[in-house]
Amino acid sequence: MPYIMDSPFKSISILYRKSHIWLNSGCGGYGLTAAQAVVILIVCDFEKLTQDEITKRLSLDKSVIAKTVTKLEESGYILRGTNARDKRTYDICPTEKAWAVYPFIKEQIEEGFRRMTQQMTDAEREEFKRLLAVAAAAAVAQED
Amino acid sequence: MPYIMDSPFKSISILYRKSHIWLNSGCGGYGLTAAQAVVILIVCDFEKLTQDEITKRLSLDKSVIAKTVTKLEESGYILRGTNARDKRTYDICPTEKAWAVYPFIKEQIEEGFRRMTQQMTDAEREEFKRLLAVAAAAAVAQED
DNA sequence: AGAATATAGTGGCAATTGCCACTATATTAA
DNA sequence: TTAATATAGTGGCAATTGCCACTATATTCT
Repeated sequence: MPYIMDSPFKSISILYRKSHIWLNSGCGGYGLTAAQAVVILIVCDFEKLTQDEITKRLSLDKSVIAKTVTKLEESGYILRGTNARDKRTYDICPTEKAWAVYPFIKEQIEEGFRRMTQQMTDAEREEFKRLLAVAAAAAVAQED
Repeated sequence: MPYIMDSPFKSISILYRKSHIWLNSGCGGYGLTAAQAVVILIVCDFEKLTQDEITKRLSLDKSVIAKTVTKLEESGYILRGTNARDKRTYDICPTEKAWAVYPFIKEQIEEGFRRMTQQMTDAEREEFKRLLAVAAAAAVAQED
């Protein structure tokens, strides 16, 4: 039976779910899920940010980030410090444990992109990356 | 704050979640969720198929399709007929109620794609669609 | 034919996500 | 300054999804 990718909507769904399955199994050895890995990634990228900044950068609901951050603090990957200037916020910082897995997570994500683009030329791969970024920016800019 | 789409993984996540949010709110008036709408779409596209065929075409776990199909039967969008040649399977067919929403669902999905590609030229939009299909096919072909 | 294996579908559980209502703190307006 | 409004974060609920174990039926092998 042919797997017809007749609609971009279906293609996007498949790419999302597959890349998460790969990241989940890749990070399983560290007791991390894909969602947790992504938060570790961004916290290490910026070294210090608030939950709200993570929310905006990943374009996820703030309650989702609150739950993930709580788990990551419990498992020792991040620290929540209180922000002196604004008592409503936390400063989220990576721990040594987070820095230790950071390169591995980056590599896992790269590997997933290589998998899905293995049929493409280098030029196509770059164009794909660019168009994904353009589309995602347009999606975020929508007022829903 | 800039919304940096620095990684294709993040872009794909955002596009998946946004397109589902749009489809959910678009189909809400019919009491349908995005996941249900997608199954109605494929059932109408093929007019008659088994759950397993839906599973393979959407590249979802078979238990997910079983749950969605059960709900759609309860709400009167599809019929499950027994297959004479294979007692393990059902023949899934759309009802009139499904045909009635079919054009609307297709339009909602088109609209979502227009939203995310509104900054693109027609040529870029076509190329984006093609590269998404290539990537999704490669993802499905992986043995995980 | 009978045994081993493969396939279609179900049900339970956990993780992710979105939405909503809520609290607490900041900021703005009067 | 005080009142109105905005923002950061939490907790509950429902829907989606993936994985696993399971049953029932088909198919293949000997």
